Amino acid sequence: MAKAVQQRTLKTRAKLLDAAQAMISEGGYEAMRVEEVVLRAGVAKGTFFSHFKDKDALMDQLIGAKIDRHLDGIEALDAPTSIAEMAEAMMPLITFMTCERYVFDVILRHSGAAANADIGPVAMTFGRHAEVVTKWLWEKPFRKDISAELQAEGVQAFMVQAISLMFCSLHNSVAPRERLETYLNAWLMPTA
Amino acid sequence: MAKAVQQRTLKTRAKLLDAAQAMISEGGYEAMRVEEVVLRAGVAKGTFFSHFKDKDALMDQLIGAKIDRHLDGIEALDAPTSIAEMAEAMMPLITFMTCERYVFDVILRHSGAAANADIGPVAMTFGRHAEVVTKWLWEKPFRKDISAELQAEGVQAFMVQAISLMFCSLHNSVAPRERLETYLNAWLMPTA
DNA sequence: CGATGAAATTGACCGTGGTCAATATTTGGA
DNA sequence: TCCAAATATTGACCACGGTCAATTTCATCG
Repeated sequence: MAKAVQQRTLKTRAKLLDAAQAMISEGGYEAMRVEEVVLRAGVAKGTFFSHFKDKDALMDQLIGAKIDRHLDGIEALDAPTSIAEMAEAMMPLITFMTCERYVFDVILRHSGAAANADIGPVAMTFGRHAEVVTKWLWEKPFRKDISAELQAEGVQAFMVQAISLMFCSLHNSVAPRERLETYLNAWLMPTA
Repeated sequence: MAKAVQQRTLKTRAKLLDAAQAMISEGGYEAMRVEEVVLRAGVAKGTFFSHFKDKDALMDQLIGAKIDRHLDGIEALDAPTSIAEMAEAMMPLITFMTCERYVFDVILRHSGAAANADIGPVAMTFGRHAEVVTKWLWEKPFRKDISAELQAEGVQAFMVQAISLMFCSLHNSVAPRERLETYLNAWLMPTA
């Protein structure tokens, strides 16, 4: 039962996603306008909101999908054997996350899951990213005194911090990659 | 020269701030509406935007001031001698930051300084917070292998992470204080 | 096929943040 | 005291996300 989803629905959703993607390709994520999307998709405004809870939900989906593709690439890599390698491995993801201030804001807003209860695509990618790093650290542990999971959580915290500071005019003289390496050295290879 | 600021200006700004503060007291930060604020202040809408760049800028100011007051209290404390004490010392700040999801969003959005260049009140408080923690760690260092500044940056990163996860439905079973202690133990007292 | 209920779509409408040319007020100098 | 330049205020207007009752389309069954 519940043969709910009609063909029409899939087609409409695809049109909306295509239109949104096209707008983003042209002017970036921040420039995406719901009004323009429905215009291009040739549907009414209300239709948009019967497919996506709000504009943010669409962003969540599009950005989440993009992150997932980057994680595919990262997951295919061998476990890094040095801090520098680990930072290097994460750079494609960081580059995307920093492509627009707006994108990073959306990611932050959804990383801890959307306001109420349900986990969205971006939140899922944070879970997945943690898993990938955990696996690395399980194969090739840097520290033995704490679990791989905890180490991975820290890696994530420092990644976010490195990106945040890059957007901060007080601290943007240091590149995120350099800063990340500093953090990871201190976090994963403490000498005292 | 530049005897710019008129008496009138100060009065108007005070009226706007008072009205905003009153609304927040009644319904929380999220419920604040610019239209209602100008109504209560008895000025035109345009006046609001000649005093504050946008709604966010007012929030930045109000929330920044609140954080500053919490930092006053924290700064007056003696340097903590244990991780538990340090987490305890930071709790008033964390409690405020988590009072509303919206508040935390505003803080995150401004922690890395507003979009373009200039540092706002909230960003200043992040600088100040780092200084306070740095001073603690200078007086009573936990680690010797990295600078107090770097340790402080990590403390900040983990504070943000602990709060973010609290808002995440995947991870909100652990209280932020507990999580923060776990992080700080691993960060400030590594045993390998 | 025609009827019936469920699901998708529509578009006029609203809330609210933000703009700007016109107007009013203040200030400092002659 | 009066005038011109600087500064502050006004409110009609716009942009854009989001809502919802009415309407259209679809799937199923007798």
